[in-house]
Amino acid sequence: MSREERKRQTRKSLLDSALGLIEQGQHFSNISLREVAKNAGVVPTSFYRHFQDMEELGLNLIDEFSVLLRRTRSELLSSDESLSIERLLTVFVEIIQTNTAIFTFIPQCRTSEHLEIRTAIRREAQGLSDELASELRVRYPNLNRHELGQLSQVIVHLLLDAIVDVLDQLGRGKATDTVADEYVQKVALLAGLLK
Amino acid sequence: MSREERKRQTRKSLLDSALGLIEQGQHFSNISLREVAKNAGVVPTSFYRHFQDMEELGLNLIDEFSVLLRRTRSELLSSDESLSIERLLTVFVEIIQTNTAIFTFIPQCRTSEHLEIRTAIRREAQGLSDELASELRVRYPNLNRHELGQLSQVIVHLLLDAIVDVLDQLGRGKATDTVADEYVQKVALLAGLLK
DNA sequence: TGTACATCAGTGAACGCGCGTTCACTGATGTAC
DNA sequence: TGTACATCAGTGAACGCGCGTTCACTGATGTAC
Repeated sequence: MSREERKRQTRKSLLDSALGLIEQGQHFSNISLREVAKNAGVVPTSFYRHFQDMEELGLNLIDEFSVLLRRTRSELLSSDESLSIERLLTVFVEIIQTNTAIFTFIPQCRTSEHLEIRTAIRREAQGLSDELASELRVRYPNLNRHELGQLSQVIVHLLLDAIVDVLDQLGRGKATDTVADEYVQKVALLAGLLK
Repeated sequence: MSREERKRQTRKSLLDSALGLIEQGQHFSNISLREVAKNAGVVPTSFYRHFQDMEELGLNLIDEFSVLLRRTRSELLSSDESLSIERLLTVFVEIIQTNTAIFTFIPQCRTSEHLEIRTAIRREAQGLSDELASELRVRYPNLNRHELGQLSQVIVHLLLDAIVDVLDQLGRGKATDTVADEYVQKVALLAGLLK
């Protein structure tokens, strides 16, 4: 195996190790570099060959999240099935369930003590919001650009918020279907209130 | 001064010390007991006369928040001014601005690694939501109990979310008025979309 | 293809530091008589 | 009111531990000729 490839593997181990610790219930902000290295099966000093510190590792986790989002999005769009709200929310809950670690991490980022991490997650959310705004343009032709922006910001924030909720409910043993159904109801309620 | 009174003072110093550290940008989850004690002007071992550990101190901060909410609420209700959305949001932003530390802490609780803290903040939010639901009953008489519950949950989550946003914008130097105005616009937009 | 050298991911020892927690203590406040 | 004792908030020394970071190193992979 090439040196480069080995390095990529170790790097992946470190990222996965951090996610594993998060999944075990640790908050990202007090996961130590030493724990991550140990859990990844390398010596602490090896960590520095890949990341300057835990903040940089965190930024890379956000990148992984970004990739996951993009992949899911294109899978959804290329699928033959129609994109009903029900299907969208069911997929959303499923994705959260099969990626608990990263979805536990992301909401933590919003209150991270690292400015760069807060900024990165904010940028990610803004990007999503912008995409959403252009898709909402069709549905709400009477709203101007500014209003569309605000509306989609609210929706993205609700989604971010829903993550914490979904994880909590799944953690308490609720079935995926039940949780998804509950969200479908909420959206239907809001949609019913919207003109 | 009585022994009891002195004890209450030290206890207050410890709580304020933790809030001070949060205000300086530290995440609650890695503020150490020793730092809190030092910052409060007592020796680390004194901490144990008041709290079993940092988790218990955190739960007491949530209590303080709860009191603040109740006080604000009754002040608003006893005031002569009418309760327009504009006034409500302006007061909301002002309260956040004059209590930055506790309002930085509260959103952190939602992703705390301490189950009890997560539960406490969830209970707090649910309480707010219930109050809101009964007030919304008048405005939306056609919604049933369940739907009112879901609607108010969404609103409370949006408020929690707004805290992070408001603090961020105030932190970037925006004026209180500007931030409040922006929220007034958002609410007006949503209200306009609601039938 | 074979050899000599360069690169560099991962190692292991060592450091000083702040951590949570224990313990026996001190001395001011509180209580009983 | 005065005295003798109890209470207990705060002290200070001590502990073992995991932390981030440094440093010189090793040895497999990569490169030049």
